[in-house]
Amino acid sequence: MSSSSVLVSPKQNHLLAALPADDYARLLPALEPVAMPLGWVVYESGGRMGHVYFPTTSIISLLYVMESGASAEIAIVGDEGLVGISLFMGGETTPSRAVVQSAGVGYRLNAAALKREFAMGGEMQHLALRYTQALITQMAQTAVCNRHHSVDQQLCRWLLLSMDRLPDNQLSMTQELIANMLGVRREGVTEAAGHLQAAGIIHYSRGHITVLDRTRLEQRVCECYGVVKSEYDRLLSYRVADTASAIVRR
Amino acid sequence: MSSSSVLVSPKQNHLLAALPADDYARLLPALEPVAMPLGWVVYESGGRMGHVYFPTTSIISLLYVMESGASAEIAIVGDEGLVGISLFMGGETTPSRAVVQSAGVGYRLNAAALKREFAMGGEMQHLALRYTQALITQMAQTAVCNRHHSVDQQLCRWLLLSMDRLPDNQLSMTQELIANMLGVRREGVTEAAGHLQAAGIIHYSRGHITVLDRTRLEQRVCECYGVVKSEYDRLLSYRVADTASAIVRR
DNA sequence: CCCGTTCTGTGCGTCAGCCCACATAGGACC
DNA sequence: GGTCCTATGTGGGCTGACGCACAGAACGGG
Repeated sequence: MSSSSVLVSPKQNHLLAALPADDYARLLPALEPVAMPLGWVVYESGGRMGHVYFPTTSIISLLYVMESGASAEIAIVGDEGLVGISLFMGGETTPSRAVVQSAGVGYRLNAAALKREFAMGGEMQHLALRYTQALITQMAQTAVCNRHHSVDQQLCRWLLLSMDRLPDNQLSMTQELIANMLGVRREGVTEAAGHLQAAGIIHYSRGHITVLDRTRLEQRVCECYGVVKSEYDRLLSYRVADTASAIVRR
Repeated sequence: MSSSSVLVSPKQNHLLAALPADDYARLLPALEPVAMPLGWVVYESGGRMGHVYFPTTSIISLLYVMESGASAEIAIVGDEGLVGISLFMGGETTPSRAVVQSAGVGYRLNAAALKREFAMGGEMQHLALRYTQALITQMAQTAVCNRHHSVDQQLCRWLLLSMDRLPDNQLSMTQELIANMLGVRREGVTEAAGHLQAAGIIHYSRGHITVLDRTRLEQRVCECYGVVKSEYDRLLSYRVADTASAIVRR
């Protein structure tokens, strides 16, 4: 079930794939493949990070854990992005935690190499900053969704965001864990997932969820998903990767 | 009551004040003072911005307005920061709206001048990125707070975040507007504010709120405020401004 | 000084989501 | 094939926040 033994190219990460040839060649020696097992804590709240991570087949959740132990997901990162923005943003750490939500592999780059590349002001810097802006949109929309939408709607959003970052339509995750991510009760997820299963939109059993009808899932989701999706598409729709600067469309 | 006629130096904005002397001198000719009247929409969702704004005596709310018309505040910006990060992050626009929450003045810098300065990779870039990381923390914590905390607690957080960005302990804002910011009912704010007033912590009447006992306000607030506050302090505690690079303390 | 407008207070009924307690059921491991 | 463990299902009582409807109360302009 775990795909951590499958060999994938760093180019399976969209940010790395979008780098011009020479930038990519310069970084390649420093890129190390890493297995990312389910539940692995990539970085802890307040902890120093030695690397940034570029997921390829894994998904990472950024979440905040409260003093009470309750938690809430802030954002999801997959092969479209990178984990560890605070390294190039300058803060070195953040008050959140990054956890592997779906096992897989990724590549990592040590902090020094990343900062060197970033400081050159080239395409890596552009890509990283545009990605960060997309991430900001996701966080902002998470705040909105948390305020105004039902557990049912939030589950739809969460499933779609996760599916967008997975190769197939299947996900290994218990309702308990989903509840932790959404910051709701496990029973709430049981109920919401029950609705979707009754409607034939998903199937799940003991920690395995399969999306059967994505179209109808999209019909049930709140606007938050669409806002985030289109912002990712807009900000990260790379044109041919070997042009010097990205141009905004729209 | 409006302070828009009061002359203030650009250095009243902490980011501008933290610039090294020559960087500041280079930007100064391009900095235009702007009056920021209550309710003015600095930028609209999806709209192009011609400038970044550095508030000095004003406060700006970043908020998202839903299709239904309901809204939720994403973050607050005051003299510690800047409005318009998407200009240097590369996205040019964002799906949120920026509205003046407390009238005052600020300075603006046209997009071209900002991008030029940012591309030089100097202190302006460092400051802008560290500020952006602080803003990210605020957004993330807003998401958490929206999920887990009561209207009472959120009002305390909002008051403290606003007070941190104001010269005195007074704020002109109706409960209706606060409700829009927090994304709750107006009656909910009436009730929460009533609790604080009954406890002698604040006084308000017809759109004017005065904080009487900040200490006790801090006792009632949830952890979210502290997390954001200390992250701002950590990321934006400038050492003497004319050193080439900022060093992280802590 | 009066009248309209804006802001604030209050009292319902309703409901989603919480907390708690337990019932079932599918796998895994002997 | 039995036993344990983890995952999921269900019910009941409670509470915070919502929606609506309206009452007072401060201000502001004619």
